[in-house]
Amino acid sequence: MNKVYEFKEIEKKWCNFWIEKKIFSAKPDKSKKPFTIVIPPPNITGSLHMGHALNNTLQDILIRFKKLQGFNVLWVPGTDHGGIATQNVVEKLLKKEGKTKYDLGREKFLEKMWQWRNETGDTILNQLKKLGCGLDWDRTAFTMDESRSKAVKKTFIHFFNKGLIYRGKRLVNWCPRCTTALSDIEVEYENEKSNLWYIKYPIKNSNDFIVVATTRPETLLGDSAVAVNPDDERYKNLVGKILILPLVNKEIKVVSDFIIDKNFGTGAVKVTPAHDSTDNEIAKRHNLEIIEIIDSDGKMINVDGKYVGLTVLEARKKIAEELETHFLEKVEPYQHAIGRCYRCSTAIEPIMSHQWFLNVKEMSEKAIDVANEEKTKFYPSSWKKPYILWLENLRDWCISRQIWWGHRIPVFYCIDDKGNKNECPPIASFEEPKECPHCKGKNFTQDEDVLDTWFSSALWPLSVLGWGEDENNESLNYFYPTSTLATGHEILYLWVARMVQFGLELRSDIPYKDIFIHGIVRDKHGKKMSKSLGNVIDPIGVMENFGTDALRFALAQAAAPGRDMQISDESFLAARNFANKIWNASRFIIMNLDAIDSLDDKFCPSELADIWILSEFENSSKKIKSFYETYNIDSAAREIYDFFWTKYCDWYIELSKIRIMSDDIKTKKEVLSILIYILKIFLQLASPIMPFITSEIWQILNNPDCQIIAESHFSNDSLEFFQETALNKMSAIQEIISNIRTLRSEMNISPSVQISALFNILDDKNTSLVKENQDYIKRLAKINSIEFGKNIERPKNSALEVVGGFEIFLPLEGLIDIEKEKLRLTKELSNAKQELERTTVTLQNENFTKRAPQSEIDKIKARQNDAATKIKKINGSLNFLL
RNA sequence: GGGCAGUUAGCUCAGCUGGAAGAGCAAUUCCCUUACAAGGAAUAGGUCGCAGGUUCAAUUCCUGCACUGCUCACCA
Repeated sequence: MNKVYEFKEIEKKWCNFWIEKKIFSAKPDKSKKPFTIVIPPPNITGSLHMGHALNNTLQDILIRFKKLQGFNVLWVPGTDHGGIATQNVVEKLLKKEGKTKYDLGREKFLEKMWQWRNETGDTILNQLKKLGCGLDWDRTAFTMDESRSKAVKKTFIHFFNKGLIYRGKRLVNWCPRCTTALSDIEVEYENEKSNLWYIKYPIKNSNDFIVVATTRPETLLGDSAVAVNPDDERYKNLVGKILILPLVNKEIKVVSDFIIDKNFGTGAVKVTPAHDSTDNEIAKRHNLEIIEIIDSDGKMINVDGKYVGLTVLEARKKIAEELETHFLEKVEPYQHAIGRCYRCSTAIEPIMSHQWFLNVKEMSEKAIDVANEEKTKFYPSSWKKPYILWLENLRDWCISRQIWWGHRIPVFYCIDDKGNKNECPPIASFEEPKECPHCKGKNFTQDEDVLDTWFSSALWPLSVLGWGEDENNESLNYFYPTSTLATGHEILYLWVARMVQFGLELRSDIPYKDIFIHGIVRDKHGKKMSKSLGNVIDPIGVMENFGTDALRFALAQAAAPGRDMQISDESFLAARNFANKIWNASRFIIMNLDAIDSLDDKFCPSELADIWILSEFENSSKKIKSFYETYNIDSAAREIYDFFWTKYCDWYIELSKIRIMSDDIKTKKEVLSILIYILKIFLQLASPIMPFITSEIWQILNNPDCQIIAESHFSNDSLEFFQETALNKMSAIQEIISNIRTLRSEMNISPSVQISALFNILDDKNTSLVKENQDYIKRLAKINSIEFGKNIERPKNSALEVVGGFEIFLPLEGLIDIEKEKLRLTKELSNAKQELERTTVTLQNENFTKRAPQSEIDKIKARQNDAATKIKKINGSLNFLL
């Protein structure tokens, strides 16, 4: 074995092995419990970023852990076609050639899309392989492949026939750049600086006027009323009066509506029903005219000729100028939220448009119920409330998009010979109908729109298990509902909530039992990683520089449930060092193993150190397992690190060397058996997070030919070595050792110099323990001989420490600096005096002694005692030195 | 405006069923000791955001406040 863990070759080897041997392919097996995860399908446009690396590392950890527990695990891979986002990417490529999608036409453009997807769509899946993900690659799915397409059509038809899907002209969020409608959650609001224009609306037959405040003067052209709050005294007399719309000279009414806030602006609001959702609702309540003035390309229409064709911003400028002379009271700078397209950041225009909608009311209620009943549980639970609140306020989902890349809406219209639509009801169907049931017509045209990409995503847990083709297939019946969904919170509404709705509607069952929500990866300054900020850390680069296990460990360790994490090269470096530590500790054991012929499976812990490390390990492994179970992956990683480094390596391996170096083969074998026993289980426990290095060492330890840690199971045998007293005994020894080490260090005794020690027994509580285990002290504190005794006089030129019932003298003839020792002892004396003071005050407090539990009182008493002893001894010693 | 997090050592974060403040990185000192210098030993550094309350005891529980971040929302 190399002195340094060389990860590159080893990682490549295991990646290939897991895939070629199909270690993670899963078949239904009734004799085992399933554990299922479906991957949040990455978009085919993407390559692996830190967010993917985190998300998939966490899933892989769960999968590998459950596999060790004996579950029949399935993790389904796949990618998402990514609707608008992907189309935009290909459109940009076309633009470089100086072309638009219209130059190609729908069919040719789609060919281009498919070609692009076939060339680059698998990039990210290959990167997941490199990350070590235990996915069942034979089940790789794509949201637009045949099976998934069937599922989408089937679902649409189901909703359509149930009357839940309908088409209508409604006010929708429109992206003029993508030229498509968006759903409410696809709009991102950002605060921006703008103005608030105060415009005078003259009252008919009067010299008076009402002033309205608006951020959008250009929409004045589409106003059909001015609204005020019914309780607003200022305007009470004006409700019902007629106003003259400036510039347009049209008559509009003053209406009263509860939604108006008296305290904002002037308390009077212009109502533009065709281009504002609040105004649209007011219009419904007051039966107002809806006047469309903005077109689907974001330009003015349908109004006075001089504005037609202007963009919204041009019109705003022009109208503001025209208002200035007679109608503008004032303009104030104002900051407010502007909706932008989540795919291209263009300002959203609310416009009236024919779209398909899905009524989600009933599904939402069911989705709320399963969360309330904890059939689906959130980890951390704090996400439950936002989830429920969102569902409670949900409006119908606009599911149609005016783009080409996606699932075309499976609705067919009966047409006449000239291609005009007949009056017949549209038909939802898998294929083009043969005959119209209404008019017996034979010609049809399919709806032009495609479905929101999130519509197919909402079906993901069902569709990847073959629901589209067969609702009763074995995989679906066995693996559904899935066990856990692991995802970041940014798609809780876009995706997670909708899968619950669809699962309950289509299969009457939740899609997953647990929802594990992790945070977002940020840079070391807490900033979100983004290309524009240039602070992106490429996970592939990290894998190459530090190793994949290091990347995974760093991510795991940072992944506190529900919290964002800051990560940098330092995190990866620490993780790489840990991997190297595991490597070297194992190397040490394996080297010693090579020197003996065979090892017994069973062993009998004979020494304090053995029982101690086995007890510590039992504690740690219980903790680690329970952390994995409860999605506290960060805690699991920390416990793995702490146990291995500070307990196993720093103490136990060091102590084991006493016996490993011994000539007695039996002694040697015994301690090696324990080292190996712990190492093996430790490797299992660490393998979900660090699968590569643990696989490699496991194989070396067991059998170079065939032993696979990923296919091993946790042993059920409880060896029950645990002894509480061993923990206490060992910590007494450790305390003595570290005190001597400190003493040596402060006296500048070189670590390579062996010295002798005198242990003056002050209290017999630890005498036999320390005598029995004095070799530990000798070894770890570099002491060549210890003399025990009562009433040992302090030798000249020695350093002193009072600890654990002993007065320890280190004779340092020729090594000691008397002044330094005085200084040190004075400091210790002062500490001890403070301690005595504190404990004495506490014990004098009757409230404490009366009410505190006895164990607490005993502890304080013991501390008081120790302090008193220490003071006495140090005082004596100081006098001695003077 | 509503909701949710967070505020602990220079940095990144643990700890919180209430009983003497922890890790990693960075810093300082010493050491290439026969697994590991990607290492070992030791040191220094914190009135645990602020103010109250409950308690014998509060970083930990309660209340209020401040600041930071996220998120939702019809303030034109």
